[in-house]
Amino acid sequence: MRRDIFQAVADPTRRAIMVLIAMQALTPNAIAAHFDTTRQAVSKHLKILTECELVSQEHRGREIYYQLELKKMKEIDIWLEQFRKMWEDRFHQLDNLLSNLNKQP
Amino acid sequence: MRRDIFQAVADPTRRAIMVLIAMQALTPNAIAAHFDTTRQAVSKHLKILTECELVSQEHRGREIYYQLELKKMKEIDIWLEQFRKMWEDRFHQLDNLLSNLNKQP
DNA sequence: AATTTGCGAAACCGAATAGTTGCACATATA
DNA sequence: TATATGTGCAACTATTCGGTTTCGCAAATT
Repeated sequence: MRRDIFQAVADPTRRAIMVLIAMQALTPNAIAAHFDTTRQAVSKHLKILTECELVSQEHRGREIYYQLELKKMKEIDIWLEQFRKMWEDRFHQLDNLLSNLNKQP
Repeated sequence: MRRDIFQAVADPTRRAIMVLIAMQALTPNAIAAHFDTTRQAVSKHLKILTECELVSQEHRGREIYYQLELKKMKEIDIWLEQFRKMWEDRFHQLDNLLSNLNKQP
C-alpha cells in the first residue's frame, strides 16, 4: 500500500472518476453507472482516493457523495513545477537564439 | 504493460531518476550509484521511461547517456490543466467574496 | 415488521510490478 | 589477443493491483 497521489493517479479508471466528480459530487452507484465495472470496484477506487485525500465524503442519509479535493491536486502541480521551469527556460533560450539569428544574418 | 506516462511517474524511484537526469544526462551506472538497487533494476526503469518517451538515449562509445524529455512532461501538465482552471476559479470566487465583504461592511 | 436500497469489508483470483541473479554481447584497455 | 567494463535481456520471485463475488449492516420504503 504505497498510497501516494502519483500512484492514485496512475490508474486510468481513477483518473476518469476524478474528472467525473470534479464538477459535482456523486454517489458510488452513480459513478459506477458510468463505467463497465461493479460498484464494489468503484468503491475500492474511492477508498484509495480517500486515503490520499484526493477525494472527500459527504454523508446524506444512506447515500455518500464523493467530491474531488482540488487543493490536493496542487501537489502534483508542485512536483511538476521544477520541470516546468526548465522547459520554459529552454523555450526562452530558443527564442533568444532565433531573434539573434535574425539580427545577424 | 500499460505503459502510459502516469503509470511511469507512479513509481518513486522512477520519479527520483527523472529529477536526477533532468539537469544533465547520465549513464545507467551513474544513476544506479545514487540508489540502493542494482544497475539492472535501474535499467528496467529506464526502459519503461524510454518506452513512454519520457527519456531519450545518446550513445557515446559503449556508454549510453539518458536524458529527460521535458516536452513529454507537458502531457501531465495538460491533463492537470482542466483541474487547474477549476481551482483558480474557486480562488477568484473567494477573492471576489472577500473584496465584496470589505466594500460592504 | 418485512423488504428494498446503498454502502463498505473480506476473501479470493489472475495479471502486473519491482526487484534479484545470471547471462550474452559490444566496446575499451592491457 | 586476453581482459575489464558498460550495457541490455531473460528467468525467476515476492508483492501489489484491479477486479469479482459474497456477505453484513444501516437507512429508506412498504
